[in-house]
Amino acid sequence: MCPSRIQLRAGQLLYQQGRPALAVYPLRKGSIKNMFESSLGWRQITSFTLAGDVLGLEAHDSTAHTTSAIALQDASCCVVPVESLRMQMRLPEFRAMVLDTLRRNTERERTLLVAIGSMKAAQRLAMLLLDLAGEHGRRGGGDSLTLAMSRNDIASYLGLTLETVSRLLSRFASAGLITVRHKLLRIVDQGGLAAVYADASHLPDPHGTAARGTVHASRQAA
Amino acid sequence: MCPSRIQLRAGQLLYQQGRPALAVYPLRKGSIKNMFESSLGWRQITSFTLAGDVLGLEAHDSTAHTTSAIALQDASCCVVPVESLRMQMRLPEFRAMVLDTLRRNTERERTLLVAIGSMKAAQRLAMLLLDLAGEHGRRGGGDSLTLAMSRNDIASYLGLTLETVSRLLSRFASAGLITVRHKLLRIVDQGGLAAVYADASHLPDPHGTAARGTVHASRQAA
DNA sequence: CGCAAAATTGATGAATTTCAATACATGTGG
DNA sequence: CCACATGTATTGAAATTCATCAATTTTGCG
Repeated sequence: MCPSRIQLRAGQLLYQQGRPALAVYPLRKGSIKNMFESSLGWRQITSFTLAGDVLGLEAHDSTAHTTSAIALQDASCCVVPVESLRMQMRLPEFRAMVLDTLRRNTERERTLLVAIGSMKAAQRLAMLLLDLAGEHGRRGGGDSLTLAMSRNDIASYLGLTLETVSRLLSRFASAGLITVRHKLLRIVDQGGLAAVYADASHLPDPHGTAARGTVHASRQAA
Repeated sequence: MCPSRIQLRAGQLLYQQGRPALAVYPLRKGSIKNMFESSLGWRQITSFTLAGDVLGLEAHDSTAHTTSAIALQDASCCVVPVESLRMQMRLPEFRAMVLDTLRRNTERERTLLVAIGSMKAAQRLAMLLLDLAGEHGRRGGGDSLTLAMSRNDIASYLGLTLETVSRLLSRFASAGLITVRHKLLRIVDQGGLAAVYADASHLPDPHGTAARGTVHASRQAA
């Protein structure tokens, strides 16, 4: 079904930021993290890509890759060389699909920017979990999913530290929103998570000590 | 020199996120802030555009604007309808220029993401000031420039509060890095600012109390 | 089985937000 | 032109969130 195919082991690099983009890579199996490295050497995970999505599209018209792609687990993907892509791009509906994918990606990235820029840690994590669960569901997966990425990757993506992520997962669990067991995640109360996403004060305090719902609205209201 | 032209007063909207993108707008005079609003209603300034840059390009191929553009001061820009743009895009060198602009913008946005996600407030502000000064210089401006945007806009852009921005500007000034007088900014010690950007511990403490250079490296080293 | 990496949990501290009060600027109408 | 009103900026003090440091625990792997 694909001219050629690439198999990746966990941790392997599919492509590297700055290297010429010679192809795009529809991901067939596994999952990938995309890492951006700024000119000063600061790194951050900018997205997670799941099977079914296409990697490497963001390089506008045959230039260098703008991020590095690293397998989170054993993965495989097709290889569509740029010439082939360019051919396909003549078909209006294919074109439309690609452009739509690009749009969704930039929308996603901007949403991440806003989240990191003005939402609290709990909201950011809730956002990611809902997002992952949504994608998982859309792919027909059951209600329990695997977090292929490490806590560190999650932390990097959300602009947090791994400890904060770990603590929040525990808090979410003890609040009855999710179940986590290392890499195994289950969303128990989607609405509750959505409420946390919308407003961090919906999350009960660490033990049972203090009261709920401080008046402080978060930095920006709708 | 331009088929048609738009004049904007400070605060006026050039285009609005979600509305159909009918043209692109080379900015001739003044400056613009670009604001993104997420589906939950959270807003953030995602970029500042100065005279000479082109607005509205980011809408991939004639769809909706992905941000809103608001004049920071009285401004004027050309209007290049999409059909006209599409014609021009056939010229390879024009195409290349546009794509290069797009690339620089996404690079910039990613750098902002990383900054907000993992750098301290002082570093972020130093980044912005250096950036603004650089653009100002590139346009042949003197060494003193005008911050057209409010402290609030700066704060939104950097994922901070206006108070933090104000305080940091004061600290930068008392550290001899800059001079600020409300909207008037002068970079006094560019190297010093760059050092702060690279490593926030280069910034002296609030008064003269404590020592410099704590051992704590920031979250990510090069 | 044991080692190394990853994750959890706790205690502490620092950076930044929040709240609050004041100063400064800008524009409006008398 | 001044006085006033309003929005914007500065500065301070207190509170909060999150990072850092540190100690275990758990997991995955050779």
